[in-house]
Amino acid sequence: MAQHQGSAKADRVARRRAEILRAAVQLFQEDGYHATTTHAVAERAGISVGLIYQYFGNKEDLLRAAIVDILGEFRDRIPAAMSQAGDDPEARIRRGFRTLVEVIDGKPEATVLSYRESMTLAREGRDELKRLEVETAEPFRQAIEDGISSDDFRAVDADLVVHNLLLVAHGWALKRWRLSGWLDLDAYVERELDLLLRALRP
Amino acid sequence: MAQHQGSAKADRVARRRAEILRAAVQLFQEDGYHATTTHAVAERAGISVGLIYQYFGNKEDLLRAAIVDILGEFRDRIPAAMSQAGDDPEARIRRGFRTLVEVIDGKPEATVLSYRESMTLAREGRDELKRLEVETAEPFRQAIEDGISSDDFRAVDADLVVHNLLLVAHGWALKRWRLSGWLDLDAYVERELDLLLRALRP
Amino acid sequence: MAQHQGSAKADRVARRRAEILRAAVQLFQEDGYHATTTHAVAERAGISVGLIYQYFGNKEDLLRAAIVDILGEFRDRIPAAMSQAGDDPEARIRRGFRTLVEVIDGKPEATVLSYRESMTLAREGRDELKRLEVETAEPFRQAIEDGISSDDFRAVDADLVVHNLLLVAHGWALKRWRLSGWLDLDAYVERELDLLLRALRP
Amino acid sequence: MAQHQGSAKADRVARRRAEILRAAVQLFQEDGYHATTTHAVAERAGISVGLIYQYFGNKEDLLRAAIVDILGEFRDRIPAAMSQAGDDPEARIRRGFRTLVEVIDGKPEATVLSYRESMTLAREGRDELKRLEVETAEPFRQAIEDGISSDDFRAVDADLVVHNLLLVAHGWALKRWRLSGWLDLDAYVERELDLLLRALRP
DNA sequence: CATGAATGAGGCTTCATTCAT
DNA sequence: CATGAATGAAGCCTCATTCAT
Repeated sequence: MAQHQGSAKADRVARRRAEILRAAVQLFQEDGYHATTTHAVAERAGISVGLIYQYFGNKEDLLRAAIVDILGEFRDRIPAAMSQAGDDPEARIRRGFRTLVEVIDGKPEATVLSYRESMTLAREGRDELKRLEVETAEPFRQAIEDGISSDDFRAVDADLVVHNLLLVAHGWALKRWRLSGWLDLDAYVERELDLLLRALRP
Repeated sequence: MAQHQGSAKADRVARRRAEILRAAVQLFQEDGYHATTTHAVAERAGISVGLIYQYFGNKEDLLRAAIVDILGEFRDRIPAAMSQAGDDPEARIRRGFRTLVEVIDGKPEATVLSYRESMTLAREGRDELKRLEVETAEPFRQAIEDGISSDDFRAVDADLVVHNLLLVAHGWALKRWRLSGWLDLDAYVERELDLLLRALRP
Repeated sequence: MAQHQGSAKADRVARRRAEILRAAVQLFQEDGYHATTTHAVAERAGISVGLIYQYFGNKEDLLRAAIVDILGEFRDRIPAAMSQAGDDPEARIRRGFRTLVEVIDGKPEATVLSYRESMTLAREGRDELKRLEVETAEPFRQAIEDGISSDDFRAVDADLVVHNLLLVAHGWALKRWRLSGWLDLDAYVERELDLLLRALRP
Repeated sequence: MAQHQGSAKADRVARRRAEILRAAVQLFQEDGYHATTTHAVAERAGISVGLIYQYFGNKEDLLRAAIVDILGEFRDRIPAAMSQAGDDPEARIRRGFRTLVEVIDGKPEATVLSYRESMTLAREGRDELKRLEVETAEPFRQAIEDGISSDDFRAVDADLVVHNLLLVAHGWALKRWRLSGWLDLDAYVERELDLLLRALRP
């Protein structure tokens, strides 16, 4: 029973945290981090200001949590998706890129946030972001290196291609207001992959 | 003589404005727009706070001016550089892209600023930015369309390629802290152009 | 049996109250009244915040109780000690002063508290303190008056001497950090009594 | 002229600081440090809140300044007064004690403050207070040592006598509400000196 | 009895902006 | 033109207190 209580409580705590975080991410995206007041977050989440501070240390903590949230999802989903795609480097890249854009499409606000406000964080927070970013990039780098080894790809600069690949994926969130006028997610993914892979093939 | 006075005065005014703007851009980049105080800008520029308000309406005006400044440079230099490159679509793109990255490299702070803080601006300011961005993109789009017409390029989505091209150019500023570890500007430009043009060729 | 239950219950209540009060006095002394949070008191006492409010009306009540606690001990122990010392005014003063310093030494925090924070209390609370202070002073005043009547002492201002006597006793708590470097309680009591009584003798 | 401007400006700055400090000391004394709001200080000083922070780092700084102010006056006036009193140890002590009580009488609030709130200060501030207190005590200690050497006084513990002397002087501020009912400053000083010196004489 | 999540008033502090000199 | 002292609105955060469980 103590166990039940414990997990019930842990659940409630997790749910509250998520509620607050959701409200914060929404407002950060709508108005920007600095223009968002803690009172606004509380109101959006349907709670009182004070409660925010029982789940997050301070406002910056909320920002860090918001950004870490999406980067964490990258780190968790990208490698999983890519390894499910088998051994073929091209297939792995296709699968990984699509997943990346899909995750970004699910939380475009948070993606933009991580571009816009990461400098707002103190060093400690920024270091955490860099680490997560590198972890996300790694499986892509690996697939490209594999493709080069197997002569599926030209001898390109793998790091640079990964840099482009991430840039283009983030571009879906950064410029969605313009792109979505004439492309949907599927078209964006396919056309970008077409361009990308053409540049890699021998 | 009135003219001389007038232009001397106009010069002084322009110089002062530029000094203030330079200080502001530096600090906006170092600490972010919101963390930068008007007092800090004044101090960096070696003037008093009050004087800022004789050259700029308010703090947001300073931000807009900072961003417009670099976007204006894009608009002025890109078309000029591209038209100097002759008629060949590939040569025009090469020349335009290189110029773009060079301008960005000259004021990386301002570029990052325009990504980070453009949402901070009120609608009026944001509209101005969009206009400038479109103007910058146009010559690239034209070169690609020309290349497609002349069968130098495949029938790609020109808007998408321009989107990528700008994204990658901005990437030089956004991720310079990482890229500069292994690439200099020349190498970045050449390798990116190599990837880009390969994807365009039939 | 109802009685047994009642007193057992009363005991438990009294013990809890004392536990909370002890935690509060410790923290009030360590950090000051205002810097001490009710949560900290609860934690130190090993209970929940809510429980504090079942034993004390509010935080100020806790402060009043803490101060009253020590002043009450003065009022209880000083007269008792002095009357045990017989009729000789000097002996009574010696005995009373020593007891006073001993009680203070036992709860120096609370003594300092009553100096530092008594003004924090509302009028009602402060009046209670004044009453207790006067009650503590009275037996000393009486002994001095008796000494003057019996020509053991000069015709000094009894109230002033009591004022000094209390001041010096409190000084043991107020400046203990300095005094304890070179004096122990016994030496302090003896030397102070020596000075005090010399000033009283004809 | 630059000099005139400079000193005029320095004067204005000093005057403002003093005005704010005066308002703060008044309110700290009336309501206690913690119950005094920065807005109340501003209102009492007839200025805006923001201005406080151009003259003092923060609220605690204001408290420290208030306490240092009076302790600084002790340090400046006591030695001066005592050295003017000539060589006789008793005369020096008389003169010093009287000056001490007079200074205290001039700013009783600040004296009480230094007792009540010194613990509120961070270590740095407290260390400064201790230093000032020791400097104030020193001339008294010297006079007593001299008196002992010249056989004017018994071989008492000089540090202890200084401790008492300061305690009794502070007592004028701490218990003024009671003492002033029957004694004026002159009477207090004379009677206390009578008691004190009697205890010292052989 | 006991808990501790939740509340929300209120405090300290910052900083863009103004204006008298 | 230029200064910088002064303003005051507004934000972040704390913490005493309550109440449903």
